[in-house]
Order: sequence, then C-alpha cells, then structure tokens
Amino acid sequence: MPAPKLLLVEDDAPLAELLEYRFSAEGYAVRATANGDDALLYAAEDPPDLVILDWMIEGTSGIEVCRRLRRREETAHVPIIMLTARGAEDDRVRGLETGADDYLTKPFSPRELLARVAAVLRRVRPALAGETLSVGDMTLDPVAFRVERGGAPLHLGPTEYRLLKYLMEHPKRVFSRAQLLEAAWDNADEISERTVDVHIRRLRQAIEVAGRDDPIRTVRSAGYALEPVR
Amino acid sequence: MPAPKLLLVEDDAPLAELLEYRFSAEGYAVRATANGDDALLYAAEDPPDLVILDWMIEGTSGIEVCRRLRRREETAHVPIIMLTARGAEDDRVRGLETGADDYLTKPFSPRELLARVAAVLRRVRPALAGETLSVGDMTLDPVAFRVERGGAPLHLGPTEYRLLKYLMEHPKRVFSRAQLLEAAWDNADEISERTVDVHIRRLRQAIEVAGRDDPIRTVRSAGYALEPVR
DNA sequence: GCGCCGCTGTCTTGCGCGTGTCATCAATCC
DNA sequence: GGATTGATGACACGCGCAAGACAGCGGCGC
Repeated sequence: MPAPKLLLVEDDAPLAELLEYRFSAEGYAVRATANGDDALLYAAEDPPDLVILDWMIEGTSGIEVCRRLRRREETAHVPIIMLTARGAEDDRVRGLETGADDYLTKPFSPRELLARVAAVLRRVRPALAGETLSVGDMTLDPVAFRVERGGAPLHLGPTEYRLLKYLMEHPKRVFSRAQLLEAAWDNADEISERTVDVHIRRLRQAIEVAGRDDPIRTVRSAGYALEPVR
Repeated sequence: MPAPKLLLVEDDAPLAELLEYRFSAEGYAVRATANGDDALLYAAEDPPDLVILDWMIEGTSGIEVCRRLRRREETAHVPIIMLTARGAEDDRVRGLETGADDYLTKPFSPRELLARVAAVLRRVRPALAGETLSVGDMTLDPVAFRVERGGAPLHLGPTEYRLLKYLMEHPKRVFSRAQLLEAAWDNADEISERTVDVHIRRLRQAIEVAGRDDPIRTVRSAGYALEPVR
C-alpha cells in the first residue's frame, strides 16, 4: 500500500510544521507550501491524493486555488479539505459549493484533521484506507473481488478466494481443516476434511510466483496458516 | 431522476419535523425516526442513499447504529452525516473513525445541512445531482439520458440504461444479481435473478465497439463489475 | 381497430470451469 | 521400518454463465 500523497497549503508556519510532522508520522507523504501559486504548480506536476488548503493564503487565494484545481483534468477529482479561520456559515457553504470536499474551522485539533483526512480518503480511495486486506506482498480487495501479489493480478476460483480471504483476515494464525471448512464453505458438514488439502494446493499454485516463498505454512496434525512474505 | 432517499434519525421532535419538511420541499424522499433500532430496521429493508444521524438518540446509540450500518453489506457504503453537540470533539473524531462521512455541530442552520447533504451526494453519487458520469472511455449524462463510448452515441433500452448507470456510479465494484435487481428494477422481488444475466448480455452487445475490450467483468458465483477501459 | 416493432422476462441448450473424491506417492514421526 | 499425515495427479460430475429463441406486452402509426 503506497503512502497517500498530501499537498499541504498553509501559510501559518508553526501550524504547517506541526501538521507536516504529524502527517509524516502517520505514514503520509507530505509536500508543503505556503503559497497558492506554488500549490498549483506542485499539483500539476505530481497530482496528490488529497489537498489540505488554507482559505487565507499568500498569492492566489484558497478559493481560487480550489477552483483552478477543479478545472484541470488531472486534479479535478482530487479531494480538498479547506481550513478556514472564519466561522461564517456563508463561507462554509460557498466553500462546499466551489468543490471543496470538506472544511475545518480554526482552531482545530490535529487529531480531528487526521480523522477527517482518513475519512475522506477512505471514501475516495478505499485501497488507501484499509478497505483492502494486505498481508505481506499480497492484497485482497473484497469489494472488487481482486487479488494481487506484488502488483500482479491473480486468478482464483470462488472457493480459493474465500479461503484466502479468511486466512488473510487472520494472518499467522493456524486453522484446523474443520475451521477452514466452516469459514469458506456453506455446507461444511457434508464435506470431507481432505478436500481442504486439495483447495490449499490449488490456492498455493494460484498464488505461486517465481522466486518467492510459499506464504502458506502447513502445520502437521493441526492445519494451515498464512505467513506474511515480502 | 429519482428522488434521493434520506433516512433521518433524530429524537428532537421539533427539529426532526423541521428537517423533514425542508428536505421534502427540496425533493428528497425522507423517512424519519427517533429511534436507533428502528433506523437499523428501515435501513435494512430499504437502503437509503444517505443517513442523517443524531449522535445522542434513544435506543441503540448513534455510534452503534453507524457501526452496524457499516457492518452490513447492503449499507456498508451508504454515506452518513452525523449531528453532534457543540464542542464534543471526542465524539466527532470517534464518529469519523467509525465511518461517518461528515458531521455537523448543533446548533446548525438547515441551509448548511442541505448544502452538506448535496455535497456528499454529489461526491458519492454524482448522477443523483445531475452530473455526467465518466468511467474509462464511457460517459453517461443522467439529465439528457445520453450514453457515449469514445465519443460515439450508444443506444440502450431503459433497463440496460439503469443497469449501466448504477454500475458506473460504483466502478470496479462487484454487485450480486440481487443487488443489481434491487438497483435497476422496481419490482425486484418478483423477478428471477437469471434475468440479470440476460440484461448484462444485452448491455454488453449494446456497448460493444470493435477493437475495444468488454468493460463488464463477470465474477463467477459473485456477480458483475464495470471496469474502466480506455 | 389492426398490425408493426421494440422491450422484457423466461426457458432451453450448450459449454467450460470449478469442485469433491479417490488412489497413489512423499514426508514426517515414533 | 511401520504408521500416520500431507502432497499430488487424475477424473467425473454438476454448477454457473453465455447465447439463442420465443412469447407476452405495450406503444405507436396508420
């Protein structure tokens, strides 16, 4: 999962520094500027995943930056969170109408901004916000029914998919065949436990990639577990 | 354009009544309740397009309602706007972390709530706000009922149109036949799920263009999804 | 009213892939 | 070495989807 790229546009230096620090610590890739024109430049050359934009900044005004970002094809759908010092409702409504996705009124707590950013990203790019399962070099998107290993898409049958999903939900944990049957089949009681072996084998060869270890660990007389592999 | 369905959960009776009136006047289909358990019931039997949720309500608490909505497959992606008491930052952060999409602090003006609802809907389901949808090389204009692929107009039947519109609102996401029936038919319960297959086929041949891939992906034993194709 | 045509839902057929079981071989344990 | 447990390959069955056909229905023009 790549670090979400943030563009922070804030001309209050101490606040900007604080936010940059906090967001970096949370695993975001932050690019900061105090200037509206620079912001447009940065956004054009490397579109970020989200923009945090102060309403009152040097150079081009916040609302104008917002409008121009929306006008450009590459940045039209980048979510924008506005920071405003004014509590005036008119400004907030106008901000939303201009195309901001969200706003926060100063003063605010960094913690709340963090939560907001996470919420917006979760909505816009689910893959960035943990709606996808990720274990080692593998990712599974339960919404799109997509599985990848090292970026390359894999093809699994329905049963292998359910099996892998369950294993990825509890990595490193060992499950008995009975537990796996219960989890990935809906008529578990009618099915032989040996069948699990077969599907584990099919899963193994479906996720097989040259030069990489088998992430599925066999535990003799106990069951199977999924280990993170990089 | 169908009226967006709102579920309003608010136990302050005068406020609830006011909001119900205002939103109805704006063309929304509003269902209101003061009770968290009823809200879950309503949401289960007929998933709304958006939920307005007071944090402090009778019965199951707001945060719990939010969590349960997120847990259910059918309502996991319904946007939620929560209403909190002034200054309760903890509630706001927890709400956003639980999966609320937005919040408003009491007291607020109905006008601002209207703007927020419109903003969230525009973001989540642009078609409800009359914006043209765009996925890969296809565009759909919900106002003009026009569909194009690579600039060339397509001819779809009514059912194919509704089906495609729903798929384009959530690209890459896999929908079960039941979900598609629910979304594109108005008497979904009287209709065989196999019928979806047939309309998917008709949709496929309607959007077929020589030299371009089929954007509709079949996911065995799960459903269908629309993939962006250029 | 009559006939035409487009849309829709269901059914049938055909095919391919996924699935469960078994027999056999390999590995591990005691 | 014998016994137990897992891995592998083969195979037959059936489920799930695609495609074609068709009848019912409603709108529309004449």
